[in-house]
Amino acid sequence: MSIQVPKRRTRWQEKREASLEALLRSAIKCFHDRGYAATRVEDIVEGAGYSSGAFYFHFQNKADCYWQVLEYREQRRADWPADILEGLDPKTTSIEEVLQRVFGHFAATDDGYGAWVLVMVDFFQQHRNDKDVDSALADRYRRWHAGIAKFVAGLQAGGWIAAERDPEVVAAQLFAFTEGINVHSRLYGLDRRMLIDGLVRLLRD
Amino acid sequence: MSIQVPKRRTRWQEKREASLEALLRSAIKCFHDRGYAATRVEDIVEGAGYSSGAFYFHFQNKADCYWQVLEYREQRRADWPADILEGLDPKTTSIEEVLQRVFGHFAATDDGYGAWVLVMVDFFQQHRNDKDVDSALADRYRRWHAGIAKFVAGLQAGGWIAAERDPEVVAAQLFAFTEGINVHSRLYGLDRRMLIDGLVRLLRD
Amino acid sequence: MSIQVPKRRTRWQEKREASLEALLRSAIKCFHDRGYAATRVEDIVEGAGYSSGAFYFHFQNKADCYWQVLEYREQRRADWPADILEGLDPKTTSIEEVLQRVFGHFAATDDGYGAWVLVMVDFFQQHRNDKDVDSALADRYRRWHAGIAKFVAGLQAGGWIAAERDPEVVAAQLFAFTEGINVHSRLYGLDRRMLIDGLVRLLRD
Amino acid sequence: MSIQVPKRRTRWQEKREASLEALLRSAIKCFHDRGYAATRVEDIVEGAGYSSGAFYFHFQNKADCYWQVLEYREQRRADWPADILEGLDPKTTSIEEVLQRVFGHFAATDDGYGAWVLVMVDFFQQHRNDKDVDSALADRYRRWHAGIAKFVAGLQAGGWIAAERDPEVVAAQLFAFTEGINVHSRLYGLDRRMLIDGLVRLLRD
DNA sequence: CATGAATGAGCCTTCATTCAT
DNA sequence: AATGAATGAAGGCTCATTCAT
Repeated sequence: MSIQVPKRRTRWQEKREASLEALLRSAIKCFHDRGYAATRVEDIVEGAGYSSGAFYFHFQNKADCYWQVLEYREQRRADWPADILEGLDPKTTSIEEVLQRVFGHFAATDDGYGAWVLVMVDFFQQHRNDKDVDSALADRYRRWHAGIAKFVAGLQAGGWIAAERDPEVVAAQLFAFTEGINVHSRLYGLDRRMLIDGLVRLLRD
Repeated sequence: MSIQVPKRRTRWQEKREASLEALLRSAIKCFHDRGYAATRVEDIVEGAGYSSGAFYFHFQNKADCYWQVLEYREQRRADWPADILEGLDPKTTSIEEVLQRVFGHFAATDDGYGAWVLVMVDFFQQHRNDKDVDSALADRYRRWHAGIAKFVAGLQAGGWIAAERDPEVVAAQLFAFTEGINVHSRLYGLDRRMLIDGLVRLLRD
Repeated sequence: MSIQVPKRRTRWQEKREASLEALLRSAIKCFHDRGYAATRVEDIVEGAGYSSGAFYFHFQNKADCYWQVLEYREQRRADWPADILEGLDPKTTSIEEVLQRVFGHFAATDDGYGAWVLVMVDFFQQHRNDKDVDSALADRYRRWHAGIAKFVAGLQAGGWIAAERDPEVVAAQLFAFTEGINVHSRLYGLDRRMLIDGLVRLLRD
Repeated sequence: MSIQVPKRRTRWQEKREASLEALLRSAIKCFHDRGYAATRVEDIVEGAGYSSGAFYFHFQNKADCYWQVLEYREQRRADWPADILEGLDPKTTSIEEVLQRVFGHFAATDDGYGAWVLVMVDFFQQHRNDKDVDSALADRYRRWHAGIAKFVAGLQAGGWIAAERDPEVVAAQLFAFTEGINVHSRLYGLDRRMLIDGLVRLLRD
């Protein structure tokens, strides 16, 4: 009997987590394909094979779903700055190749749902005036930015680039440039091939 | 009577143009302050002191209003690449100063409504699937990009930067970086002071 | 021309007031027939021959509609304490007859929608916790109570009853007793004929 | 084995009765605090420490729960008209004191959840049109009314009041007045101190 | 006897758009 | 050229109820 309880708990938990993940995956797809505002709760649950009630069992509301989506996406990235630079050497791997690996890693963990920045903008536009949203977004940015800064520091430590510049500033510039390219490639069909070239220029001393 | 008609026409035209401009200005302000989706037609007409009927006299619908807003904004910029570089010399004016002038010009013609890219994204997200929108947006981009490329070519001709790189590619990078900084400064409160520095790096040979 | 403007204004005003009154009347009927909570906005507009948008043109929300209904009902009662006692004399008109007149007046101004207290309770239950509602309801009560107190004072001045008791206390008792009878007659089918008798007892010295 | 079954039955019964009572108590508290309509099944089970499945084990639906609540409340009152008047004498105990005892008894058996009439109204409003509800409510009223009538008859027999009036009519008036005061005290914050005074007036010959 | 994930109908509200004037 | 009342489709969210375990 004392074993039954945890078993049952686990079953419920498994079911719950499975449906939550299905909803999160569907939400990511919908948000990516149509944007935040244009995605209806109905779209998300249909994509996951559930009914709208299930959505509100797992999420407080649409915005809460969005925050959980952000969390879920980040968990999948793990500690990418360390993972990517591990075992690499400037003598055998050019900085361009390193950057390619980074975007390859992101593409893999994102299931091909790139240019998430559009969804971020969409979400932001829907929640202007909301102080909590502002600070929560700033928090998210800090984490992302910290990852990039760690990567830049890694490049400096590894000898790819000079160690003079502040990694934090460089990281902010890399991040902004990448997102700018993403936005323009999605909105206007800009060719993304100039991305790596620009990043290298921003990294040079 | 035959004289009266043109007079009247003219008066009507004046009135018409005045109300159109009032609506456009109000629309720009609203779109900037709340985003495209969150701006109600009601907001725009209230801000201009008209009623919703006036809106649909001047615009077919909300999207049409947006396109006219884009047109109106560009007219005010005139031929900025020529205007700005005119009479300047690399010996007396650094490239940083030139770039400052550019953004100063934009700030003036935009009435302080910067970071328009957010509105562009918002509008884009609302009109996914619409083929016409996609090509129309690409057209807009081409014009903006052409202006920047002309500016880059001017910098090369003036001797600020080497003439080796393709102005079109450089322009695309400058544009993307600027918009990336804009997005991050609005969404996450990023300090915009690293903008000029990054642009200079992207311009260097 | 200067005459045209007011004319037009008046036309709009008339239309607006007509539709507002139609909605209010329909709302009163619906609230009375089904209670506040069970009345859907849809029911109200259907009863008035409009669409749901019209409802939200005239009212901020369902609760606002309710407050306007209360206001509308009161306006129709006018200054009943004065109107009813005017020209009456205890020698020719018994106190029972006076009370009958009062309820006759209410029945007429209410279009037969008596026992409104049920709707008040229903509305109250839906808005527990809302401080504004509490004080607004207390305000309403004060007005109703003041009318009854004025009536009681009139009965004292006219000589129907002794002038010793505080009209305010008597009024509160009359009011409560009447509403109690109303509740019981609606909920449990209580015979209302014991109403007048009880009121007379509460009025006696 | 044949002995085990009854044992088990009894344990189950005990458990069953315990959870039923917990749910009923929680329901009473919720209904009192928020009204019938605004109380969610979820609220009731949470207050009792169970989950929604338990609710539907004990009750067919929310309305059934309400009827069981009414039953439960009445069982606790027992034969109050007899209990209260037992051993009292008009010479030593004024009628006001007797009434105070009555309300004291009710307050004790109701755990302080007075003004139940609001919940009754709320429930009634949700079940208009339902013939069964109407007759069931009338049945309830008859029982309550019978108790009060018995009390009035007791007052007459004990010599507190004259025996001329029909106890049933007096009871209906007392009941209605009390509930009217309850409604007004809850909805509008009416001072309840005029309750006893009014009841005495309604009891006088 | 009880759990709790999931259902799905229903309701309030918003807002781009229309049209008689 | 402009008014403003009215439309109606659509979407977010709630909650009584079910059912496999």
